[in-house]
Order: sequence, then C-alpha cells, then structure tokens
Amino acid sequence: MLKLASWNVNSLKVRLDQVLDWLESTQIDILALQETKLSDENFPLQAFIDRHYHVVYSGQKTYNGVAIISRLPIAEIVTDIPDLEDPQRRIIAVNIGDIRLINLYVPNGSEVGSDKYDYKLMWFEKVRNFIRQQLSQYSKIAVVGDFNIAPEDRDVHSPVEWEGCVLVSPKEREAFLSLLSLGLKDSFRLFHQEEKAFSWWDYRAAAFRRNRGLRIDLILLSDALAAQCISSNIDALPRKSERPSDHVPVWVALNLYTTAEFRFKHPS
DNA sequence: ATGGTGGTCTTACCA
Repeated sequence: MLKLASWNVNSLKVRLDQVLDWLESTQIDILALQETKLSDENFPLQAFIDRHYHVVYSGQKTYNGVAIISRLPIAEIVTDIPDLEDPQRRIIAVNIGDIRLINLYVPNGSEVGSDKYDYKLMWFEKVRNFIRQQLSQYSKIAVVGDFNIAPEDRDVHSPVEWEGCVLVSPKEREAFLSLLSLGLKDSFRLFHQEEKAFSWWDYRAAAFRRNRGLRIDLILLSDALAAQCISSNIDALPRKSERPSDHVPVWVALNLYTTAEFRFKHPS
C-alpha cells in the first residue's frame, strides 16, 4: 500500500515542523505541497534529507511555489507548462515508480471577470493540454493539488451564498469537468463520504469552527490508478494545531506496493 | 456581531 497526499501549507517556512510531524504520524509515502512561498535557495532541503526523503521543488519568493516529498526516488521533473511563459511557480510533474504525479497550485482567480480570473482560466486550459499529452504517454497518472475550484455544490458549505463566486463559477466548473473528461476521476467521489467534508476554510469569521468550508484540494486519478485506489481521505486534524494552514491535507491509499516490496526497495 | 485572519524581505498585496 502506498499513501499519496497533497497539502497547501501556506508557507513551508512557518509550517515545516507541522509537515514533518504529519509525515511521521501518518506514514505518508509521497506528499505534494503547494504555496511553499520559498525561493529554491531557501527550501529546507536538509530537514527532509535527514529523514530520508527525496525532494524536488519549484519555488519563488513570497508567492506560490510547489514541491514533492517522496520515500521513493523522483525522476522526469517538469516545472513549466508547454506553451506558457509564466514566472509563477505553480506546477511540478514527476515520475515516482510507475506513477506520473502532477502537482498543481491553480490560480485563485480573485473575482469573476477580473484579470486574475482570466489568467486562471487561461492557465487551466494550458495545463489541461499538458495533461492530455501526459495521458497519452503514461497510464498511471495522479493530478493533485489546490485546484481553487469546488467541483460541485456538495463541496460548498453554502451553495446559495457562493453562487456565481470565484471558486464555484460555472466557467471554472466547466473547465474542471473538461479536465475530468480527458480520463481522470475525483478520487474522493469513488467512495462513500460524510457530508460537509471540506479541505479549506477561510481564516476569518471562525469559518473552521462553523465548518464554513470548501473542498478545493483534490486528488484526480487516471482509470489505471483509480482501479488501485483503496480510499480517499481528508485529514482535518492539522487545522486544529497552533498556527494552522488554511488548507488541510488530503490523501489516497493506493494498492501499489505491498509492505514487503516496499521494504525490499527501501531497506531502512 | 453586519465583522473578521494570516503570510510576506509588509506599511500593499495575496488568499
């Protein structure tokens, strides 16, 4: 069994100890991070190396930034979207074992109709083209990250309050469905789930206490990987720690490596 | 109660 997770940490500098603790307590094998908010020269590489992880990252100062932490070796790293000159560090794609993992920090979009909203839709379309190409090349693909899109009304605490707003607007949801139509499944909906399950809550207005959240952190799986998915989960516990991220980690269990195989490949 | 919080090489901008 292999555990694959995604977490928007909203500054890895602030959240490093939480990430290390969470990796230790959950025994996650692969973790995709978003909003590291660190330039590459400031990435806390040694902390992960000391704990025997492989690490790749694509960061910038102050904003954005993505990274992948892995128990298994990482190869075939891509940090730029074809046909898009973009200084914003929002994507990192890698091979880990026979999985192609694509880690996304989708633009927030600010407000419907704004320049940032247009950038979000344009960026998403370019990424969709990239993923379409990747699907022709690899069968076991996971597309994970902070999508900044709540796919359906049941992913929103109050669809009425949020109607037409950024993160749920029809154009964003249409773009998301168009991505799924390439041959990806929202792993969370492969299984029975509790209602009102969210992955992000605004820091303001006691949104977490009142469970006024959205499910915008997702793990999408190609059919070949979906067939090996045992569970898809949201771990809301880290939101209760001191100085939490506004997002919590999401993770899937994949029936990929038996414990014996994993120990053979990675003797401790 | 009609507002808020939190991160960043901050005093503005992003989420």
